[in-house]
Order: sequence, then structure tokens, then C-alpha cells
Amino acid sequence: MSQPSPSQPGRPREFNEDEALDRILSVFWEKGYDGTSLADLVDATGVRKASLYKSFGNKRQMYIKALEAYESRAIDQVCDELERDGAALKKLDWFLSLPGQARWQEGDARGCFLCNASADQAAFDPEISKIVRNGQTKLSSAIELALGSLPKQPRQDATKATADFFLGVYTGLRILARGGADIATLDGIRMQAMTTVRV
Amino acid sequence: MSQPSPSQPGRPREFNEDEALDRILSVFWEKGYDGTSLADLVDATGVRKASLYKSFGNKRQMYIKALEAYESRAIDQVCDELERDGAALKKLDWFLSLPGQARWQEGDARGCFLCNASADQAAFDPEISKIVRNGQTKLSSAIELALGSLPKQPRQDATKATADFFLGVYTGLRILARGGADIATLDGIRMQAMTTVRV
DNA sequence: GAGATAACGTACCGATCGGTCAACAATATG
DNA sequence: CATATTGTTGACCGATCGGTACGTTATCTC
Repeated sequence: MSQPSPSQPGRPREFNEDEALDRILSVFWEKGYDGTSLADLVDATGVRKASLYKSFGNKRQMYIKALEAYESRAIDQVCDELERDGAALKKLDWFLSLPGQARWQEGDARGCFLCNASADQAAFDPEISKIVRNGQTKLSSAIELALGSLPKQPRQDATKATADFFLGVYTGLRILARGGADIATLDGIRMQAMTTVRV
Repeated sequence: MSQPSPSQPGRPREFNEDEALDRILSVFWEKGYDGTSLADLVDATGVRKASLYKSFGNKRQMYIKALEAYESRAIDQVCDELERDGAALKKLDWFLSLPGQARWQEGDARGCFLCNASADQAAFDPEISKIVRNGQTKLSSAIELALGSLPKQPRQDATKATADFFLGVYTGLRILARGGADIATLDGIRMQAMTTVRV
């Protein structure tokens, strides 16, 4: 997927576009769109400004491509876990424990880039909103699939709402965690949310 | 609270500080900290830059004072509603309907400034984090008080967790709404959350 | 009145912002 | 080899960034 044509006419690129995008993603993730400068991205990637522009377009395109990369890497990985065989309750509990885990076990205050983007640029940029909602839909669908193997089945027409509910709680937890909420609060919310599907 | 000394030595201020802070609040609310420039604030208030600095200090202080004003105006108002006499279920349902209401009935995409701040500056600014958590605690306490008149009482030791749970769902709804989630999704989440306290 | 005090208005500061340009270097094809 | 193509480089662009210095103006107390 990375080198579709192993030999092209002009001078070959001296940096790995995927690696650079990963670094860019990481900066936007931590600092948000407006909090990130091109100089930050140059520092993070080690790639000169003009080369970044040549590869990615402009700052907004870099943000969009970073967000899409996040969805097709981090988010898809979470979806895979949710869709894997296993106890539904356990998977959902694991999903809701991610925000507290990241914040207080791993010391990662960035939260979830998808959630951040939903609070950041998605509000007034329709294209970014679309990408954000796409990522949220992917998550919700994976949750819905996990709900299929639940001991206590929600009513057929309510499974989508239940899946959205878990997405909503997850999003709230991520934002509270980024704001500094303590682990006891996050755990309490998680356990309370789990009662909606526990027998 | 606004004019503690009706006559002071020097030249009197020509603008109303509270009004100016309201305008400042509105801009930070919509655009976030880094997305807001001093020029934006000058335009919104009609007050020259130097006068804003004289009154409020610097940009960060303006943000902090705006956030505190939001908590002692908008948030306290919501807390009052939650603490007022009335059916607990109705009040909680109303609370969780605010995000969808604002976004899709009033066309207000800004969300909740407190939630935005939790995703914005609170992550890496301890002082702002403290203010954010203070606002969240106020909300949670008001919810807890509302829960006191619930038909189906949660276990004594679980009322705080239940209150935090509603705060978490509220926060998630605000972020999803700001990202553009449709009203059906938001309503589904709200109704699903309500089942945790409905008999 | 005089003097103290404080806000106003404007011009200005160096730094940084996102973005571009043209010269140059490295690879392809013929 | 020549030529086409593309990436790299560093200088450069005007605009804007957050913040300040200073002279002017309005109000206070005496």
C-alpha cells in the first residue's frame, strides 16, 4: 500500500510518508489544530516545510490525513478487539476502561484523537465533521456487533441506541480524563454504564 | 458586585467589564483558546487591545476569567434547575436533552464551554484543569441532589457514581453534538442513559 | 484652579504564522 | 549523453501573533 510504483521518474522522496504522518498525527492529537504550528510539525518529523506541503498539501489537509490515519489505525484496532470472539460484557468493560487506563496508568493526557477532533475542528468544518462521524459510526457498529453476543439482549430496535450509548459514555470519559478527572470518578462512570447491560 | 467603589481617582472605564467578559467568553467558547486571537476579542468587545490587557491581564487570564464566568453563570443556572423542586426523572432527562436542544433546535454548535475547556486547555494546564474539575464537581453535586428525590433510589454509596455517570453522558453528548451527531443518535443515548434510573 | 491617578488611543515591538518560490539535486527514460 | 520529472533546500512573502510603551484625556482629591 505504500510503494505502488517502486520506480518513478523524478528524485525519490527521502523520508517515509507514513512515518511522517504518524508524527504529524501525534502533534495534532496532543495540541489540537490551532495549537499546532507548521514549525511543530517540521520539528516532529524532521522534514522541511516545503516538503511537507509537497506531500500533504496544506495544514488542514495534514490534519485531515492525520485524522483518517488515526481512524484506520487506532480506531480500527479497537473495533477489531470489540468484534473479536469473547464475552461481550468483558469487551465493553475493557472499552470503557481505555480512557482511565491511558490517562492514569500510561500517563497519556492526549485522550482520543477522534474525540478531540469532535470537540475541535468538526464543529465548524463540514468535511472534518463527516470524517469524525464516520469514525464514530465505525466504533458504534463494532459495539453493536459485540452486543450481539450479550447474555441479556436489548430489544432488537434498541441495539443501535445501546451501541451509541456506549460510544457516548466512552467519549465523555475521554473528555473528562483529558480534563484531569480522577480514576475513581472514571471507574464509577464505567461501572454505572455497565449496569445498563448487566443482568 | 460590579462597582464596589462608585468613584475612584482616575479616568473612569468607558466599557462594562462584565459585558466585555461575556463577549470574550462567547468567542473562546466558539473557537477555543488557540483558535481565538486578540484581534477576535477586540472585534467582539469593541474594546482596544491595551484596555483589555489593562482590565484582564493577558490572553490566558482572559480565558480563565471567561471560564470562571461561564461556571458562575451558565453552569450555576443549570445546577439551580437540577436542585429545584420537581420530578428527578424529568430534571435528569431535561439535563441530558440540553446538548441536542442547543445543537439542533437552536442551531448552536458551540456545545458547552466547560466540556470544550476539558478537551482544550485543561489537559496540559493544571490551573485550568482545576477550574474545569471544579465546574464538573458543581454539576455532579447538583445531579446528586436531584437524585435524592428519585423513586428508585440507587444504593447509598452509588449516588455519587450515578451523578458522575450523568455528568459523563452529558459531556459525551456535548462533544458528539459539537461534532455533528444527529438528533436521533443523541436522543437514543439520552433515553438509554435514563434507563439506569428508571424503575 | 493644581496635582494625582487611571483609562484611552495609537503606534510599535520582535516573533511567529501559514504558505510559496526558484535554484538545485537526484532519479527516471531515451 | 540529453531531457523530463520530482524532491530538497533555504530564502522569502505579507499577515498576523501576543504584548507593550507612551502621549493624551478624563476624572478624582485637595
